[in-house]
Amino acid sequence: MDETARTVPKPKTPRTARGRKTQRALLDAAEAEFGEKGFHESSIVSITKRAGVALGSFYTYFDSKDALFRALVRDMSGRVKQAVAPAITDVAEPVAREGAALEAFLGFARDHKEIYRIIDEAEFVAPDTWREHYERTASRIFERLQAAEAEGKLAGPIDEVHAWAMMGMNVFLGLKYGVMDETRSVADVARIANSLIARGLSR
Amino acid sequence: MDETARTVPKPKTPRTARGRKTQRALLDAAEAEFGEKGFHESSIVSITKRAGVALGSFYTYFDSKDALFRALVRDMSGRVKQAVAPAITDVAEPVAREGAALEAFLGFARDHKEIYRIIDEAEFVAPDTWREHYERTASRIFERLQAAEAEGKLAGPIDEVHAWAMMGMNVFLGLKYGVMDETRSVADVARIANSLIARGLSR
DNA sequence: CTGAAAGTTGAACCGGGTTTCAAGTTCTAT
DNA sequence: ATAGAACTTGAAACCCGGTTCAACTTTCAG
Repeated sequence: MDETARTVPKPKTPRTARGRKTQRALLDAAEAEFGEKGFHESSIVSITKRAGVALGSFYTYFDSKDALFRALVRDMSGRVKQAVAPAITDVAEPVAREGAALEAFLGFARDHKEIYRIIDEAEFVAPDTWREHYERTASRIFERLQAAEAEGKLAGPIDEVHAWAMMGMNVFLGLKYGVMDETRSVADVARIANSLIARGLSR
Repeated sequence: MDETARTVPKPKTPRTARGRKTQRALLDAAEAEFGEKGFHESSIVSITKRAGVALGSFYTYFDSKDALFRALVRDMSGRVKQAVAPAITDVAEPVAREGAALEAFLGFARDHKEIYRIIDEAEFVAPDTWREHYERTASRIFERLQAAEAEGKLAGPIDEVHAWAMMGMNVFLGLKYGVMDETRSVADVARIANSLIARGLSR
């Protein structure tokens, strides 16, 4: 199979230790820059300066500003997942497990406001990567809920709608209580949201 | 009180019928343009062409591209509210009322995908207007829930967290089942989300 | 009717940022 | 040791779109 036939256009892999180091420096600088200024206010000149690298070197490792941004979104999408996964492995009860996931996510959002912001801006800068991230996240939630339902631990029938609803809840709570307003403890917020998911609001 | 002392810098109100017509044409053209291309891909040249107006006329009615965008977000924020309000006035039961709100919102999102998109992009283009929109929306939900709680119709205590959770849910369901995926009926989606809010997922 | 205010026009100004490139340097395999 | 690949460099080409402005036209109050 021809290498050039790949759908995802490859991030120009470095062949050398020096190269890897430079590419890493560019990614890190880009993360800081995009996190602070957003995509459009960020410039490649400024990113290469932060990275301590010449302007031209940028194009040795990325095809364009866009390509860099996409690479970053993928990178971060993975990191969010990595941050949440360990927090839920040892929680057996399915509703409590989703609560633990939310709490981990809120904590992550507080520690990485930039990362959070970059992924959301992807909705407008690189919609395909945005979709990929959120569709995968929804799938993971959906699968957890379905598994629990199969074991008779939840009031079914579980639907994809549940997964998107819970994800939206988590995202907005992350935005509000992770990024915009730090006066409330993440545990508190997670607890309240969790009771909503567990028993609802009806008397 | 001095007119120039206003905090919100005024949208250069037209003094003439002709002027109002031109400004309206610009707003409508901008709505279409921003909805299709997003803020940064849109250009004032293109907007004025759509509106059938000379480039220079734009600055008779708006101070900048940014100011236009802000005006638009405000306009649309109001329209969403107007679309949802009548759908819930005659629903007495509080949980069902939120379900009706969601259903109205989903329908609105399907009919006005552009509007939906513009408000969300404001998070990055005009964060203050974005905040204003979502804080007001959350407040309305919060107030409805609190009123219901006061009448003993809900399992309290109701918290601001509930409002943000439900709003996030609605936004993501609107994005998924209003804009991205039209295969499911809005009534169906609203019904499922509503059962989550009513009784939760626990057995 | 009439003159001042409101509105219109589009060429030109302007700044900024992405991308290219040809010349130079460093690394690595043989 | 040496050739060629990998990598670096930053000036300059290139492109684009927001904003200004001075001349002109239309509207409307008195």
